[in-house]
Amino acid sequence: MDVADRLHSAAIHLLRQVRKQDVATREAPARLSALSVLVFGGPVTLGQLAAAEQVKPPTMTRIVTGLERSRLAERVDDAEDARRVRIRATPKGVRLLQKARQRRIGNLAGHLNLLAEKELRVLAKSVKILDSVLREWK
Amino acid sequence: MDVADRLHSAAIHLLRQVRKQDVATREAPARLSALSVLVFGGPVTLGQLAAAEQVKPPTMTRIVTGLERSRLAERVDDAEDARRVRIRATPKGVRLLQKARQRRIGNLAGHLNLLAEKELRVLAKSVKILDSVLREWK
DNA sequence: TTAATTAATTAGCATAGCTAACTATATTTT
DNA sequence: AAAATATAGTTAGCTATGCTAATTAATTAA
Repeated sequence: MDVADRLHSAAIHLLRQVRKQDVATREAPARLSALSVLVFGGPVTLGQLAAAEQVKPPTMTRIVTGLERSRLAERVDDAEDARRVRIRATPKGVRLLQKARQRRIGNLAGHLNLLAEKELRVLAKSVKILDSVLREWK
Repeated sequence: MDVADRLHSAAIHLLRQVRKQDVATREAPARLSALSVLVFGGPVTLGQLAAAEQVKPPTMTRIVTGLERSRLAERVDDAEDARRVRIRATPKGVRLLQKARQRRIGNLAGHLNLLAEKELRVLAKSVKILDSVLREWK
C-alpha cells in the first residue's frame, strides 16, 4: 500500500511537470493525446481511437473534427465497411507530435540526467517492472 | 532518453488505469484533484489552490463553486486580509476523498501485489529516486 | 490621500466529457 | 428476399474545465 501510494503520487506530479511543455504546441491536451495514438499506432477507426483514449464515440468525433481543422489528421473511407471511418495523422500531424514528444521526453531526460548512474539503472529496472504490471492489467 | 521515454509512457498508462476507479465518486476529475489538495494540504487560499493545481484563478473559482454546491468544501473569510478567501474541505469532502483514494491506491496495490518481493523493493527504491527528481524540479 | 498592486470574481469564448436520438450500413432471421 | 436487428458514426443538447480581459474590493506604497 505504501509503495502504491507513493508511486501514484509520483506519477501524478511527474506528468504534471512534463505536460507543461505542451503549451508550446498550441493544441489542446485531448487532441495531442489522440494524435499520439494515431502517430504511433497507425490509422485506426474512430471507435478504436475512442476506446484507446477511453472516451465515448461522440467525444472522439469532435476531437477528430478539431484535428482535421488543424490539418493534423484526416478521415479516410473504409473500403471494407462503409459505416467505418479510418483516421490517420497527416505529415504535419506527425511532425507536430514528434516535436511535442521531443520536448516532453527531452525535458524529463534533462532532469533524470542529474541522477547517479546507479540510480538511473534502478529506474530502468522499475520501468520494466511497471510495464509488466500494466500488461497484466485489465 | 530511453528511460525518460518509457517512464513517461508508464506514468501515462498507470494513471489512466487508476483513474477508472474515480467514476464511483460521481465527481469530476478537476474537483477530486483540488479536493485532494485541500484534504492533504489543509485550508489554503483560492490563489494557492489554483497555483497548486496549475490552473488560473478564474478556473479555480468555478471548481470551488462546484465543490461548495456538493458540500465537499467551503469558503471561509480570511481574518488577516479581506481580499483573500480560504477554502477548506468539509467532513463530507474528507470522507469522500479518502474513499476515492482508497479505491485508487487499493486497486494499484492489488496489482503490485502480484510482483515478487524483490521487484517491489526495486519499485520502492525508484519511488524515492523519483521523489528526489521531483523535488529539484521547478 | 491618491496611486499602484493584489485577490478574487464575472463575462465570454473554446474544448472536452456525457447521454439520447438519429442516419446509414451490415448482418441475421424468418 | 424481406424484415428485423445490430453496429459505426454523427448530431443535439447538457455540464464541466480551461483560457483572457475586464471588474470589484481591499491592501500597500508614494
